[in-house]
Amino acid sequence: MNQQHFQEESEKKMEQDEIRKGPWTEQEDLILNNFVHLFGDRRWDFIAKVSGLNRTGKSCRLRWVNYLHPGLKRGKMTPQEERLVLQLHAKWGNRWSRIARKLPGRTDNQIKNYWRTHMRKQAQEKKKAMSPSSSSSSNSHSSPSPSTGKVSFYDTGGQDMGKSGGFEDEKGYSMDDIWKDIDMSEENMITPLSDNCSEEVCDIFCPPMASPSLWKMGEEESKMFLPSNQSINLLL
DNA sequence: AAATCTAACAACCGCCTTACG
DNA sequence: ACGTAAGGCGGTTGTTAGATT
Repeated sequence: MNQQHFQEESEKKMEQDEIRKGPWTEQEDLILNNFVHLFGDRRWDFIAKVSGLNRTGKSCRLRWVNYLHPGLKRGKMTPQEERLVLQLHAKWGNRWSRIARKLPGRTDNQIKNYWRTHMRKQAQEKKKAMSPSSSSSSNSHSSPSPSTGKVSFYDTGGQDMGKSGGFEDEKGYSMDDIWKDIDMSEENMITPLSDNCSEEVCDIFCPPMASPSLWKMGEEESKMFLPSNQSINLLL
């Protein structure tokens, strides 16, 4: 079995079938898992083709990174993780992947989702607290999206904003303001990281299993999670 | 018990970056 | 140096399960 063979086979298939979208089935997961272990987690387009999954490389990568990766933690964030997210977000803004590297086993997607729901909650509570009849703060706690007029809870603070924004609504109640408030209200609970908190300092929060840069597992370690030979054989 | 709301999670899209020929 | 393809990232939307009314 060589790569060329796989490719030829799959190209034949691809001509027949359309690219699949939507939720992954167990079967697909199994197949993807096996092909990733065969070819590594880099060549996603290739894996997408040879696996016959009729998914895009991007889709395969996302599924692997966010769901199938053996090192993933699932379930609720621990208080420590929550605190770390808050602190790192205050420092870096919406740099989810960067933040995720400091939370072993958590993906950028998980953190993003966590942030979204929890900030929404925060904002709602804040709104209530601010006054039920306040009109002066009507465009309150975040920037309305220009296109939809909806409030985006993503448009947040952080001092190191990248391409994705970092802009503040000139007149609105920016996320920086929210963060100031949150910081103030939680000051007693959280020991804030200093502004020049280095990555090394942040690593303090990371359990030993985390590598300094990534939580990604080493080859040996990941073997522990390899699917059984049986399932690989099923595919080949 | 049914309807509605909310939180959490999964997945896609579009843009940007990077590697490679 | 340039163009292109693939990978990576952030934003957004859809789905579902559990809680509440």
